[in-house]
Amino acid sequence: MKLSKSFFYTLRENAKDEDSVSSNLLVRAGMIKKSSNGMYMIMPMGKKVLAKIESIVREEMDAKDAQELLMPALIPEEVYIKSGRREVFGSNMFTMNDRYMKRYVLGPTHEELFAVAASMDGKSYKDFPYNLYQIQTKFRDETRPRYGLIRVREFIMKDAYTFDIDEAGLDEAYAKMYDAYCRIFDRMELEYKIVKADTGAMGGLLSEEYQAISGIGEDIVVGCKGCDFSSNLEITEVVDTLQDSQEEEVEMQLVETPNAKTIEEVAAFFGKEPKDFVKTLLYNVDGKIVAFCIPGDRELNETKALKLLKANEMELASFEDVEKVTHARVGFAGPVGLDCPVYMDRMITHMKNFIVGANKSDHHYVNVNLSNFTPELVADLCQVKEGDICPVCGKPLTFQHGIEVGNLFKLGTKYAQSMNLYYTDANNQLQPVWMGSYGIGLERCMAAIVEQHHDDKGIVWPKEVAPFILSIVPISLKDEKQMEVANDLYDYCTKNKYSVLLDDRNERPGVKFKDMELIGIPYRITVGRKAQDGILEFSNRYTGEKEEVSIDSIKAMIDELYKA
RNA sequence: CGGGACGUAGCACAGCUUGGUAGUGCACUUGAUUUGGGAUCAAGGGGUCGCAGGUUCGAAUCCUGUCGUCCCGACCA
Repeated sequence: MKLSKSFFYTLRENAKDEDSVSSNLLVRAGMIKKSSNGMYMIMPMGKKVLAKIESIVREEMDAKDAQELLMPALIPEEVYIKSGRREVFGSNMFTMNDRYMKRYVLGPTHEELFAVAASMDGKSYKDFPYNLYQIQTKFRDETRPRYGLIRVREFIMKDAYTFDIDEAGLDEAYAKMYDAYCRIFDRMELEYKIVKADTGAMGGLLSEEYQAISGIGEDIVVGCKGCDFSSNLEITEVVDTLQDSQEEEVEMQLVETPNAKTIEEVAAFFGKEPKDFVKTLLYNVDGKIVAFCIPGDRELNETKALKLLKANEMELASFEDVEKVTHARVGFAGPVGLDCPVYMDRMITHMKNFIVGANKSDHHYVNVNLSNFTPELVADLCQVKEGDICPVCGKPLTFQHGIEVGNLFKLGTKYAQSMNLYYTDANNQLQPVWMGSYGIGLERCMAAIVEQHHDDKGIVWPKEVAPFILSIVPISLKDEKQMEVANDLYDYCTKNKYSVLLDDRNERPGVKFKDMELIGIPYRITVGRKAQDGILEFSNRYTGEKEEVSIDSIKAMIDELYKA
């Protein structure tokens, strides 16, 4: 591509409304442009990168015998009602009416439609297995789009779905996708971890996520110092290491605690530590008010709570609801005499004589014991903390932030049953199909790569995703020799179908160098004043090294660049 | 959805307190001098100051409403 004939621009300053390294660099490099909150235009230079990412994905999917197809993004709402996911997605789904007031949604993910596509009469067990995928736009009405391409409301996803006759088949299909994903993210040169995760809105038997390690990642990847355990924070089990308290149980007492509402304030009042308390958190779970009791030095894990209650949504209860069940001002909730179900963390079973809110303004109970109240259920409800012990080997856990760039789901027969996807087995009996689903967010990969591959000069694209592998920069357009050499090299590359950028703009050298560095082209050949003596300069964006190379040997060198 | 801030040229901003008809830097156009690390000089072009209403002789400026954007929180596949 010749820059003088291209739509190309770069910006010298960061954008005011971008909040991450990757979005600022991508905007400044002229690769993306914000069109609205959580929506981006992918500009030509960015489209080049996206196309490279897409082709990596296609190659690895095709290598596993997956077949590409294309689904509509506009889907009748009834499809999601049928699977039961209309409610699950709730307001995260964009919806609209057509002119006849029929309801539609913009697809947030396509399990249902793929199941519909795959279901037809006359499917025999002999027709399985198969794997279908698409690269297509998804829509999710996120509450808070953030970090440029990392959390957006419209994005391109590669979503694949496997269809098998039994669990063993699904396991095999899943393993193939696992392998394909490793190859895909390796080729993008992402540093990532594979973690066990919540199956969330997908449902199903198992979920694993590919988390690109990055400080701005919105997920916490839990790892272990001693073994290869890895898990998303949201599902990581808290290993219960508390010893049974040896204290004598003392009778419960009501104590006035004026102006002490937070755990810290109450702890200071009693001269105790947060761990001597039991916190009672009131939540609105699918419209019902319930209480969760956890040790005072812990946080509630909402994913675990939702799973325990088999619920879709939960939020902290409103002030009015709190007052209704506690008959007190906010800040004095406790499990004793509370007008709603109480779910208790199992670590509390080891505690004795703890302190709780008294459900009376400005009062707490001290010396509370399990005999003083009756929880509905006792379970693991807490968030793990860094340094907690590993459920597998007992060594301390470590935390890293991760960007979820891909995920795998073993769905089982859930969608087959709701969407009527059956096959005929060898005994002429109808059986549900076992499905798996597998997603990769392509723009999110692009952003994650930039988060991991940049320096103070700009983006440093890994070779396989760079918009161009090589740039050719003639210093002076007026110098005939320089232009002749530059054009000759450019023609050589295009003839060989090498991805190459010729910066033939009439700009000063510094401008061209800065731009090539900002947009992250891995290699550069500078054609300068020594060209007439047969000498060019070759620079490497990865190492920052520059070397002088003779014109005679440059083509062999270029061939070498494109070989791997 | 709650709290906060901000909308002025393609980008980043000043001007607003104390109303008088819009400015700076980058980018852009033309010319000249430059040409190995974001050049210099000169001359230019581009804005119904987010939108609507109100106050006023007069509104970018004050008031009300509205839309949008960002931050923190909530939420999140």
